[in-house]
Amino acid sequence: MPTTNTKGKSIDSLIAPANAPHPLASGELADFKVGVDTVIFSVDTEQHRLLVLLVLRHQAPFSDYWSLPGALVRVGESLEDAADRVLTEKIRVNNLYLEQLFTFGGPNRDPRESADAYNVRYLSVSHFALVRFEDTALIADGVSGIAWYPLSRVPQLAFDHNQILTYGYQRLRNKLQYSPVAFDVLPETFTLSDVYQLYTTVLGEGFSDYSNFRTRLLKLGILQDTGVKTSRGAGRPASLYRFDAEAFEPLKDRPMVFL
Amino acid sequence: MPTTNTKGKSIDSLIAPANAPHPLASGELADFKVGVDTVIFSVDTEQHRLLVLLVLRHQAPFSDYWSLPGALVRVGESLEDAADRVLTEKIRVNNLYLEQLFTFGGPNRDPRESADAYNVRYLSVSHFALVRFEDTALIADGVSGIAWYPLSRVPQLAFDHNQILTYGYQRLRNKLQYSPVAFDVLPETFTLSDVYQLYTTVLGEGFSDYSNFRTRLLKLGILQDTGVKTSRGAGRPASLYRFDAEAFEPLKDRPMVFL
DNA sequence: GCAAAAGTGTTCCGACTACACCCATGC
DNA sequence: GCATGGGTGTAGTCGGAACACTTTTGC
Repeated sequence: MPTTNTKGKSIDSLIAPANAPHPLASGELADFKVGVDTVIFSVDTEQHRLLVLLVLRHQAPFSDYWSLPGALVRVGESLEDAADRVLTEKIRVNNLYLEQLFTFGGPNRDPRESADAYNVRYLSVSHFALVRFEDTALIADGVSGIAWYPLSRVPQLAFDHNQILTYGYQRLRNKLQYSPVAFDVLPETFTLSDVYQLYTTVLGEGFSDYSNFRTRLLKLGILQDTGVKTSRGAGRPASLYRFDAEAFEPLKDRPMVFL
Repeated sequence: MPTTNTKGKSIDSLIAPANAPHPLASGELADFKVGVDTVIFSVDTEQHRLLVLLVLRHQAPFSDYWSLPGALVRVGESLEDAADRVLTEKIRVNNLYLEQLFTFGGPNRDPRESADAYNVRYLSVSHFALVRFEDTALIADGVSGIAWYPLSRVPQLAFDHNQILTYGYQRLRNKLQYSPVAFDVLPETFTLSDVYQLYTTVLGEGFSDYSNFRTRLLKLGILQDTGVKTSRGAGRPASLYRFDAEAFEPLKDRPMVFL
């Protein structure tokens, strides 16, 4: 979906694309409203589930459908501001990772386009976010439904939001493997198996052996052992570690693999 | 630039962001025109140079500055159609790879926003493309300047186009290492050193030994030896290979490294 | 003691590096 | 012949996979 390979496409097909321009108004510029839809993930390591935040729509179109949290960009507001606003309107959260995903902008992706006379188009700059589950309070305004859905039980969503969600999930998996986003969403100090739990719930069991994961993670040298031990029920107490941002700095932009 | 890490950002700073909304009209939706700006790369393996396509602007703003080829999205036109249009308006090309890059949409990134009274914002959905150099004819309409610039000699560009270009270059390097885009831009049959030349001009000398590159590339099993030999001047004739799309199919989405 | 969880070590094997070397052509 | 570029082979080394084993706790 994000890529287009037009190898061998002839010039003719490029000049007269399959979905031809609107006959009446070809050449005229389209007017847009710009929406920011955000795929907000969190990981419930207790229950070993990956969750997505969904909101229930109350207006047409797609009334009574669940959808990704979103908002339309206001005057003077940057895309990033709008994405932040979506987050803070729905949840209270201190620790998060946020990134732009993809921009969906085909005509007729939003039924409102044909409904009103002004021929305004709706474009969605989708984002994806990872937030700390334990540290997140949903803002229940009583009226609008809002809920964490396990990824496996997400229903049919409004607009093209299922597509966006699928893409966001892919991106989450990639990010987790190639960059230390996990530590943006873990507590200040954490055990190595906390990290492992997070990875397995997102990437699935068997992406790596625990002890090998351990070894590789420590070899990166981006974790500091605080020396403090924590005991959670039975079993040997675990060391608490801290993410060392300075040690990570030189590794930035460099390809790294946790898997 | 594409990512935002807001770890530790307090709720307050999220509610009242640094660049506060427009005082007069907070809460009102912004109206957008949507542009598609494309970073078009090609590789001149003869001269061992990576080239970017630039066009000279003739209207304000940024008159007489070079800029990335772009266009504003028309009524009924999808983002992808618009990107195709940008390509076909500037060059004639049969073989290319095209992908969406990033959407830049902060207020005041385009001087026109303040110039007109309607408070229309300009948003840029940037794309990047890789095209076959030998197979590409620039469309010189006599009036507008259009030229291939070696990446190292790109001047100060209009708008935030230098930023977009930088990001596009990064993406090109990544794509080359993790996916077979190179074959979208190579002739139907090619020698292994054709591939190597392409890689070294983009990634730089010394990203890999030639013979190791060879071995790894062949081990992937996605190239068919046609058996045909080609002789280019002195030296032993080289085998011509063909990209095997079917053999690649199962490797799709799987992480692969050419480097 | 035993189960549970954390942490260490070891063996095997494939992959990548850095070369040296052979092959086929033009001149 | 010899220069030029194409193509093959190999020895050393690094790192990951799999799994056995040890340590420290709760009960």
